[in-house]
Amino acid sequence: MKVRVRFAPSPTGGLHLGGVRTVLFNYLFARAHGGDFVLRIEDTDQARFVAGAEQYIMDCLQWCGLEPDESPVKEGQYAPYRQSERKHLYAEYAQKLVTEGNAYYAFDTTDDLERMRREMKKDEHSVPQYDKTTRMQMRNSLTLPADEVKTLLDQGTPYVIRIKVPADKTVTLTDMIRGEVSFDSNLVDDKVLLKADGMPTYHLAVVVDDYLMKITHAFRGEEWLPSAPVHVLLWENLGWKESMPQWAHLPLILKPDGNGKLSKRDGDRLGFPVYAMNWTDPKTNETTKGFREMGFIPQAFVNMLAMLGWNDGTGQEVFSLDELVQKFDIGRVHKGGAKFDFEKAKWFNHQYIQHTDNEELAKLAAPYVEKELGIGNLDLGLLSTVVPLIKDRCTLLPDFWEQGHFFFRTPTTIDEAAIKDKWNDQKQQFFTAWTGILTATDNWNHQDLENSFNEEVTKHGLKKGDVMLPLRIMLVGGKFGPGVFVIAEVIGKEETMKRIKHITG
RNA sequence: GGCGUGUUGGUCAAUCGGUUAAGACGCCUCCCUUUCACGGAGGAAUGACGGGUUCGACUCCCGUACAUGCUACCA
Repeated sequence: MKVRVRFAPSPTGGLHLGGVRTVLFNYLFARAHGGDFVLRIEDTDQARFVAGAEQYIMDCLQWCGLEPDESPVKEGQYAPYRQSERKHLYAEYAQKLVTEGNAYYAFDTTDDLERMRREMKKDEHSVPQYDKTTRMQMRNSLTLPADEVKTLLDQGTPYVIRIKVPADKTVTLTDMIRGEVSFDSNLVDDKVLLKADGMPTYHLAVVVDDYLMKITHAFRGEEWLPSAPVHVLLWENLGWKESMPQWAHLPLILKPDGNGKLSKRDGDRLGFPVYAMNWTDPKTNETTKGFREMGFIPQAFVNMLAMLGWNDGTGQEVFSLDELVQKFDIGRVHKGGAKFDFEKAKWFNHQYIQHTDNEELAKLAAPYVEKELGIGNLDLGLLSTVVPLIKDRCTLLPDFWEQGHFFFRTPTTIDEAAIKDKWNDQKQQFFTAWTGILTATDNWNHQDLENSFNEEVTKHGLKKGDVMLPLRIMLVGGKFGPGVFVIAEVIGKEETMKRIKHITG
């Protein structure tokens, strides 16, 4: 049987780290087994639906290089791929469940439900749930006479369809990561399957679609584990037990400080991204920063995510996507959640910057440099020359500007205090003399520059260290950057002289 | 509260009954570097707790604690 996996997000907002990791594991599994990776949009919640989120999710997958084989815009033979467009299918199967006694109509209003829960809470030992202990006190097709149910239905009374969870049954499922997990059906509540608006809930939709789309392996977050018994029951009641996918409930990605699931808020609070790419909420117009815009290389981002909850046991940490396809093993995924460490994430990006070739890096860094320069057509030749000089000290793509702006523009802020502190006539005379020599020279390369600098230092009875730092500050503005003479060579004679004279007068 | 899941240094983690308990990030020291980094060499730091099982337990079992997830006509 052909392996088929799916990523099934709700289009409600930005794409979270954990979501991308789920995509990645799906993708790796599909590629390794010659299977299909499907993107299905779970847009059944009309209240939380956000326009543009679907396109955004696809853009994120594209940026990450994890594109699906089938999706709403690349339909395969199981179209449509949006649940809102499959609405009629769910109603059909919900009806079947009712007919066969595995589900029932419920007419309770929101107030009814609230009242029931309030009543139940008074008794400390009971749990406010719509289940076998309470359903016979509610208004549904199990308690109402058949003709009354028919009348209500004919009158168009709003209703939902709930699963009738059987009593005294142990529901067991085998998880590829956790092994056998079992639940007591007496503690599982009668989940709503079909909502009053005719849309299915996740529980019904995921089962119906996984079945119809012939999904063989289902990866999802650990938060779904508690509702897994409902899904297993549905697979059984619909008569599809033999086709049920193999489950894998992925560990959660936790916040770095304290505990709990990593959320967008944590990123805002701690100053790192949580979403793959910038996300602008269409309602509030508020933009949340993404890994892409923060300056991550997609391959580094993906690599980092792979190592969050998985490793190949050898200690290797840097893997290409192809290597991951080859080595990824769902059985080696951890059971426990992992706290997200932004420092480590940056380390991965630093690794990728060191291993990416200079031409490619220049292209990646160009947008950030152009933005700072306020131009749109930067000379990539110059950037390519600069890249190898500063890549060691760049962790994120914007660092190419931070570390190399003086190659493109005369420094705007110069740490003059660091020069003036120990300034004296001797140094003043040295620079005057040396710039005089520079004016006359035609050999503008770092080696000759350094030689003439050394000679002049000796002539003036100075130590090289006395004037190296001032020269550096004149050229770059501060105490950082690659070798000064190399910088002078790159920025050229005119610019070098200009920067020195700006300080020495 | 109930149910589920989990627990090796600050963080990510290897180990799958016998090791001086790897490695990485971060941190500290030193070297390299007349800047800042990179790099190199060192260092501090770990099996939640209590019972079993076993010749032997980080590893298996039970309990406790703690953490986390779920307990919506949200996913």
